Amino acid sequence: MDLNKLADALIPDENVKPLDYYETLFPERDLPKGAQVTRLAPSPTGFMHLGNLYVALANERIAHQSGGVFYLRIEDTDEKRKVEGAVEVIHSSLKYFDVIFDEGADLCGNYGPYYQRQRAEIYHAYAKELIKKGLAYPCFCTEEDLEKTREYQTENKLLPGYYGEFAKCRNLSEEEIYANLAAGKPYVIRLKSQGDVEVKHTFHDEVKGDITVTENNQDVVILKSDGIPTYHFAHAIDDHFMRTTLVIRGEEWLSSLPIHIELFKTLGFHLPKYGHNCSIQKVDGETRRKLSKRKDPEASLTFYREQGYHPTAVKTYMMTLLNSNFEEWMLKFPDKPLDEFKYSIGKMGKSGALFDILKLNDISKTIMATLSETEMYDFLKSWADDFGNEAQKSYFADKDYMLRVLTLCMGIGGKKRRKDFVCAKQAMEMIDYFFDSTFAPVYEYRFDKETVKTILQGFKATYVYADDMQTWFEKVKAVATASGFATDMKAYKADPTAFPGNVSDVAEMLRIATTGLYNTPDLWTIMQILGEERTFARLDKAVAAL
RNA sequence: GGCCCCAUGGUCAAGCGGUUAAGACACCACCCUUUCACGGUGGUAACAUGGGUUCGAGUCCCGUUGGGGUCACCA
Repeated sequence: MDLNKLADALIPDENVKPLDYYETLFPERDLPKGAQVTRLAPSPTGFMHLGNLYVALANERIAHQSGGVFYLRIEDTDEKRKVEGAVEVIHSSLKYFDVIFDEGADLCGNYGPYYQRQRAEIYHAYAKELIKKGLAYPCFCTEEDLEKTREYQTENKLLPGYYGEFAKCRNLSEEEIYANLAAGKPYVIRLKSQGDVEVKHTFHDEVKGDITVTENNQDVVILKSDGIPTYHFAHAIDDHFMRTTLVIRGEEWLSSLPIHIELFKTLGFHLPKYGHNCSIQKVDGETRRKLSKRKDPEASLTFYREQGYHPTAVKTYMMTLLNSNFEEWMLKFPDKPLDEFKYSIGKMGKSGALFDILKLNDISKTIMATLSETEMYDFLKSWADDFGNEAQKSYFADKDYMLRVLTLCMGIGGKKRRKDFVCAKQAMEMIDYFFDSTFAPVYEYRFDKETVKTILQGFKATYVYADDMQTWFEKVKAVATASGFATDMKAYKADPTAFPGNVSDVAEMLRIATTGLYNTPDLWTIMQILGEERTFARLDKAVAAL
């Protein structure tokens, strides 16, 4: 059989150049010794998974820490899953988390194009080469054909797939091939696998350590019937020509590693290093599973933006899962930027971590507590601009007022910063009582109405806006005493039954009356911020509601 | 089901042949405190299981069990 002729018949791409051309076009990168070239290679589905950020962070850190390159490649070989504007989503999502690419799709770079669909010519050149060498062949099997053999294999407990005796098109005669071609039958190009599943090798995975890989014996599809490569083929070609040195990817790829190893070998390419990291999991009923795009809102990166999680918080949490010694480092050097941490691929966990939003929240609170009031103002405002309702947007009309609110709620100026704010959404809800437009209290006192009324009215009669905190509190105590409440905590603790309550209960009533809440920062300051008029109005409103 | 990966408290995890088995989150108690928080102190809680190897095993080996991943013209 004339394989050169066959190759031309099968892949009539006029743009194909001799193989040397590509090797010179994409030369070895000139980088310092030890520098790693890594990448993120998402599909443009319009959905960015937490796992995308997770793996991006690992690749980014390793590349930049080693003086290498981190680039973005778009794996758009699946027409069905492609979504308009998806690349924009990829960029904006990662930009929010400050993950920076050195080159790649929609950026500069000498190793492009970075969209796989635009690289057809290269794939075709190499597919042709394999056909010419007799290492790839056309397959005319229909979906039904494949389904049938799969059924047979399953019934007979055989390894499923297209291989060996089941690879019907492997040994098609020249006449049969050209007859099929003439009949216009659609075809794919398959690799003629030289592997043997009985043969196993030890492979060094950068995160898992030494693992066992079985040789591939599947005649995998390398070019689909539309001439577009499958992931496997594109991966081998692209990571070779983009000169990737290290591939950190999810462990769901581990099982196709044998295919990739064979492909690199068959193409004559040097295999990059691989590290397969575990996916983030979640408890679902009795068992755990991968965070699911469909079932778990927190699987989506947009979730964190909508909730207004600070990007550093999410990144920090990802880092604690990514590198086991990161948290300790962070606790030791709370003021150092993330980038100063020495990321180590060897410290990546071998087993999948459960996503723990409580832990994220804790980290979030700590990060939020490092912001200044103006930084917080800007952060909340930008969240509100994108996701807030009209009322929340209006909070920013009076900047000075908002800054006073934030200063109080963040505990700035106090001995220790407060850690009430978890994310922008929650923070905005937490401060809504400062704004009459959203102030809709549900008064729930732990004392009977008469008692509350007496106390509120008693306080109102003595409250003077200009009082300092000490004077103010003396008045609270006086009101408490008038109703028989204890002001001496020691006396109260000694015999709680001797009093209807203590001064903290009185403070609670006043707090509920002015804010509608049990938990708020210092009440005196709240009243100072609200202003005299509004404070009285709130007390009146509370009394009227009794 | 075949193949591969994994296995220390509820969660993330340190440990890499000899430790009273760290630390963080969560939880509980107490302290601080006019309130709410923050903070501080202490506490509950773990080496899946059975065999080996060894003077000695969470650590090495094998089996079992459990969990996860994967078996496409999807990535």
